[in-house]
Amino acid sequence: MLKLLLLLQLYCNQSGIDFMQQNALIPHHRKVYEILRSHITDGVFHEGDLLPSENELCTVHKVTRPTIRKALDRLANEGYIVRHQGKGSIVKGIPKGIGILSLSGTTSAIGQDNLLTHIVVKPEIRNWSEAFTFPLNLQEIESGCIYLERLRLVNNKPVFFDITMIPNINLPRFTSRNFENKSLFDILRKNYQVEVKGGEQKILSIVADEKLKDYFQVGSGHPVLQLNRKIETNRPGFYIYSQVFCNTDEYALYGTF
Amino acid sequence: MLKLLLLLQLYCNQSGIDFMQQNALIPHHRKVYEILRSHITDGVFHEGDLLPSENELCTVHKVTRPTIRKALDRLANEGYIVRHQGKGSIVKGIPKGIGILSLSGTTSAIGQDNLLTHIVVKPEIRNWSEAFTFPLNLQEIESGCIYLERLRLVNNKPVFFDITMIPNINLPRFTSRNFENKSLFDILRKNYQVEVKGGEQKILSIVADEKLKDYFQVGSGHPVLQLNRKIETNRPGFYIYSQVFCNTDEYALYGTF
DNA sequence: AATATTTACTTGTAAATACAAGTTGAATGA
DNA sequence: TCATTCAACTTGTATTTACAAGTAAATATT
Repeated sequence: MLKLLLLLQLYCNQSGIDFMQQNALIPHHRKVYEILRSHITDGVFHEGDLLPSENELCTVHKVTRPTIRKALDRLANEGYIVRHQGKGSIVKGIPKGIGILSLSGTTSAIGQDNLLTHIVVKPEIRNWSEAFTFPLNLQEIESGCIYLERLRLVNNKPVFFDITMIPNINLPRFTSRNFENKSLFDILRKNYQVEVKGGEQKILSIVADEKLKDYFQVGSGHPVLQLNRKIETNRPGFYIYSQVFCNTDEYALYGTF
Repeated sequence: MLKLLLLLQLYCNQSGIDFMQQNALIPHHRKVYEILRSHITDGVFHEGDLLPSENELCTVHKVTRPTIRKALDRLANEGYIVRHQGKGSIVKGIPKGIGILSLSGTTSAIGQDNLLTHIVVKPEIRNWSEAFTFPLNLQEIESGCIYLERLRLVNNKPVFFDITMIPNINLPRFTSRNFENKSLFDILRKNYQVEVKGGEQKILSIVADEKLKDYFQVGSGHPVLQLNRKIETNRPGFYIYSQVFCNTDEYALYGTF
């Protein structure tokens, strides 16, 4: 009897459906973090601004200081803000100097303003057996993958072309979403609670093939940067695979270590 | 009167001297973090081990749970441990982040066994005004730089060619040292107490010029990876500049993030 | 014996409270 | 007027308390 309940709950959790309510399960500190973070990335707060004090944030969000502090801890840790004892928290903007090399996605590396995304191949479900030389396990192969191709323009020049493959596990209605000019990782984080934890990558230099010559509008023998990456998430065993090609004529990849 | 006291305190703080006592100022959660961290790096705890429970750590370190949790938060954030609700905290070992992309030097990335180093240009003192697009400050320009070029062979195949430029500041007898098959950063660390703290880099894809074609023994139009890096050290204001070219035909650059 | 249930752990979230310590500007004194 | 002091902020640290939620093994039930 109880077993059935547990199974039901398990099913709901895996489907991304919350058992009772959508909001009730998301902890307050995470909620506050999301709000403040989006306020920084969306330009409500600008670089150099003084964030509302912790006590002010308490009254606004109707939580206590430890909760607010946990949200601010994370923001500071990720480089969105810098805190000064006695003064307050100063907005630092979208963390830069992280770059595509040490982070996931191109959006956070470039800054959303001058980045345009064109979906070459809309998300569709495919079979796969390997992902850019990264081996797959049985569960990944059996569940198939969500496949999409994107061309990304920086200042109206095509700079990135990437192929993304995501295991088709517990991502309801994913293929029917609109991805144009949206961050893939933002969608995964906000709608499916999938967060990137880290990953591994292989980088090499190649010459553009016909496809890339076409996309990047370059001539024969043009050198292109290739990144094969396997990205870890907070879901155990759930990896995102992506292959990024980059025309480094005008924009070199930048990173810190 | 009070002003003098404040100035004294400021001086002490800046000099790394604590005002009254050494230990009193270090917060407990940081102390606990340091202890647990060293226990992991020194092998007291091994990968897969279950850490003592939070309550056990409380009694051992004579602090309360929020304090312990703050230490564990940081350990988890940095990848030393993984926490599981209901189970406990599992040791994950020393966080990776190896590879030439996230670390300095090729030696530590490849493993010293199959790496041979040939010095193309022996260390010599030169003038400089910029370093691979990185701007220099006045002190750096005035003191000149130690310049060297190396060709590095992995399994007897030339894979890396790098140019290194180091400010000629307080590095006695550096140019007369023997660098063949030795790690540059090891020499700096052991003989000059210079330790690498981090850095920034730009990565791009180029075609081999005549020089690189010769070094890598490749044909015309061969793609080559180029890394321009500015490396921070523990000496404030002391940076090492290096430009690495890499033939990724057989060995892709590997990194974690 | 196989299956539920309970129990005793674990970590996760959250509040209320208190004081320490850094910063800033207004009030106060010479 | 000028320097000092003070008061009112800010963030930093730490405790205490409480309950929620996940895990696993012991226990009770069928």
